[in-house]
Amino acid sequence: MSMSTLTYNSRRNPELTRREILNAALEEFAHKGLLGSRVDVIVSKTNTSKRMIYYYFGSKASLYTEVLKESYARIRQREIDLNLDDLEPEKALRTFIRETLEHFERNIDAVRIIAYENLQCEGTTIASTPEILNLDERTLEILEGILSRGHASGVFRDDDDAPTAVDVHQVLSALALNRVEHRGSFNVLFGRDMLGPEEAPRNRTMIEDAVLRLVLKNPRTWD
Amino acid sequence: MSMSTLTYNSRRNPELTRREILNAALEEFAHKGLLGSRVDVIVSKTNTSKRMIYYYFGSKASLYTEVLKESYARIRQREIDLNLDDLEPEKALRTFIRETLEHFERNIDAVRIIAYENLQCEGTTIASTPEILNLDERTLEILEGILSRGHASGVFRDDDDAPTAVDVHQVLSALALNRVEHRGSFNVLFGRDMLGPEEAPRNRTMIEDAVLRLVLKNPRTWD
Amino acid sequence: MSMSTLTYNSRRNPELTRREILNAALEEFAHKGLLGSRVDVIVSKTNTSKRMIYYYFGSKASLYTEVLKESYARIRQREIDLNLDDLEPEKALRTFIRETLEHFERNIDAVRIIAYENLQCEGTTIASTPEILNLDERTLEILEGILSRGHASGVFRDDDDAPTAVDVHQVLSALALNRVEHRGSFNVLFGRDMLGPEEAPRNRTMIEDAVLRLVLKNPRTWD
Amino acid sequence: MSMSTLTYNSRRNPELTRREILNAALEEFAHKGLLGSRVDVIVSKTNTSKRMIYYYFGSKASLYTEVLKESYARIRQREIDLNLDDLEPEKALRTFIRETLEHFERNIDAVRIIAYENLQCEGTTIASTPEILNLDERTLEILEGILSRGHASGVFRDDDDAPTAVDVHQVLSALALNRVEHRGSFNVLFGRDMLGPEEAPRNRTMIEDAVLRLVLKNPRTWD
DNA sequence: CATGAATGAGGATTCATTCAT
DNA sequence: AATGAATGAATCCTCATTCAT
Repeated sequence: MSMSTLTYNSRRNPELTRREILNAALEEFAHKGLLGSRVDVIVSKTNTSKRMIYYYFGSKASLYTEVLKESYARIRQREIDLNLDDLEPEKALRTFIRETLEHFERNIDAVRIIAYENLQCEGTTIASTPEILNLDERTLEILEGILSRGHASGVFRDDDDAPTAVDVHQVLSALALNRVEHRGSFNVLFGRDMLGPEEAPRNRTMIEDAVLRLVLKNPRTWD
Repeated sequence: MSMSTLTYNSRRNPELTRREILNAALEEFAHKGLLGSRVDVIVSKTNTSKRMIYYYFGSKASLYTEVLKESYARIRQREIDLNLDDLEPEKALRTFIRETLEHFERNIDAVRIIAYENLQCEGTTIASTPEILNLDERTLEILEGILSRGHASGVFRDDDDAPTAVDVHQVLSALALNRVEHRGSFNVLFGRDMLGPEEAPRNRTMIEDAVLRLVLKNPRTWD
Repeated sequence: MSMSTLTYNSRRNPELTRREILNAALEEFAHKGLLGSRVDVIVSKTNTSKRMIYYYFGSKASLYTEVLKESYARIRQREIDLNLDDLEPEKALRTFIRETLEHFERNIDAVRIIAYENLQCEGTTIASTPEILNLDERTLEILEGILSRGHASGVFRDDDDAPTAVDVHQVLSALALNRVEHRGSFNVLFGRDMLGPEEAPRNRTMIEDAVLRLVLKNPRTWD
Repeated sequence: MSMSTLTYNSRRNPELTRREILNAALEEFAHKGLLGSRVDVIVSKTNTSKRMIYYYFGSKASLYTEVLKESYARIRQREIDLNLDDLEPEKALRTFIRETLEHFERNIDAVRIIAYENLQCEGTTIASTPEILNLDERTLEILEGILSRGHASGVFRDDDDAPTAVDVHQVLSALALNRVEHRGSFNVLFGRDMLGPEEAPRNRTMIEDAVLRLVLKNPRTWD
């Protein structure tokens, strides 16, 4: 039959089938977590059959690991093209922060997966997945580069309590992740949708400010 | 027989039975979330029977709501006795921050429940539980009090971009929650256990610093 | 405490408590049958506690038997006051039929209980409840009386196939019970509510007619 | 191994598996009703597992609906091949009645299911199942055909109170259903097993007689 | 006479996964 | 490369009933 209406995926395109499953799985895992997700629900968001998940990924857990791997990679593989070295340190850090915030906003499901991984698996999947373990190194390198240039030029703090690259990463991550993770309750309790179009711009600036003032030797206050 | 070996809870102390279930449920929900938690696991942490959960709480979901209610109350009902009014604004804010961080460290399970509630239920349980809705008001009042005193004495920023009480709350919450929520992956990836005894003190100071510098008009840098 | 607000039935009136439970049980058993009924539902229709059901009746099954007993008695104890002997046979039979139909309409729950008893218990509860076993004798006596007077006066059939009292009872019972038992589907499928105020009068007449014509030697057709 | 001892249904014949479940379910639902039936009992009458019921039918309620659908269809799809048009009206009606009675005797479980549906669900399942709703039309058409031919030939009543097709259907249904529904108590109380081999023939004739005499203009009494 | 607390057996349903083709 | 059929072990929840006071 050449023009039959196909129920399932008889297109015999393995890469496409894999992709379709991964996308559906990302959505489901991002919203329910590993334990709360249902293989049947993932399948139903797909043009394939349940059997295909086991055919391509072996188990729900392996599919989860694959999704986590992709999500982590997506979250981290971004600053590469920023060319921050061309900018003066403060401007570079501002760009980095802003790019991070916007990147997280664009990849909410990836952020949620990572949050779930921490809560539900306490990071064990990350720990046992080599592909993930070195993804953050690049991020730290970038931050370290900016910070050392800032120290050299005298604009960034160099006192004993001055924040390290890991400190800045912790603070920025916390602020960027939190907007996604606690969006719901913050909206319900304070009427502030941190990612909504009206509030996001000011919110980004506020966070940019917070991180910068932590790092800057003499934070200016325009008034 | 007066000293028989009792299976289950024959103590006929409803309040104690309820309490025991709630504690076990907090632990389970905090680690697995509503969807990932198993009623049987909760029971096994208890000296009661599964039937008692339904006798006292009606359903897994209602038990969850009850636990969430208690957790939220515990998280918020803390600053009341701080008597911050007696301190100068900067000192008051420092105390508030430090107390928040330590309070969250002491109530990790409550923090996790709230994180789960956001991820898995997107805050809907909070939204539909009136007892929770006004718990944050007190927190905001305290912050507003400190900020306005700081404005009056001229130590806190009053420029156009100066952070509001909600801003400070967002930043502090993000930093305090994140240490609990992403403890696992941060430890795995950067070798920093943000809550561990060696690193926690410096970590608290760094966060205290970050929030203060956001608010202070002229953050000093001791060097 | 002399004027406390009482939740449960502290009125200490055993007969009233029993009555209340029996009424609630009749309603529940009549709609769900023995197997489908829930003790909790019965209690909730009551001002007593679940414990009282066991206090007064011992078990769900015993309560059911009690309700069945009362229902059967109510269904059968009606024609006693009809004084049909004063009427000519045809009139007497018409009166008896009409009274039966209306009595069943007034005691729908009792009819339903008996229908359930047949379907679910296949009459075994009836068989093992001596109080019920002789309730129908009086009914048959009445019918036999009417029939023999009709034979004597020559208006009722006396051919070989002429219906016996049990035959008439079977036909009348079938028609009277059916209106209650299959009211729902008949209404859905034919738009006829056999017990509704618009259709019931004509329906009763039709049934009266059917039974009479079975018995009468020369059924008149008015035209 | 080709002749292994198989637990459960490894025959991989979905239609057969479905059929087996439906038959077992008919038996259980017919005797206990929807509420009183147990999925485990249905399974135990089967060579499949409980899981298969949910695989094929989704829920106990859906299985019930399916069984009800089949039962209703079986009860109604019978008179089609009677070829009653070739018979004179009285003979046609007698044939129809007799066939109905015998058909119900052959399908006791289907009759019981319908009785239960009325008592327990008050016809709501029927009302919400389109496949059932028009099944009775054919029956009414047949009855209407017989009646109008009887009117034309002058043998059937045409007075103002003459029974309509729906009336005849109500009376016949009541009498045919009642023999199944109240078989138990009638046997216990009057020693008459309406469906038993000794009494059924005379009982059928009596009912045939009752319906005919309702319709006939001049019911003969042979004596 | 009355009752809140407690219980184990059973009830429907869902889950991730494997089988046979 | 792909699939419909089948499965056992959970999983949440309900039921009639008894205990201890």
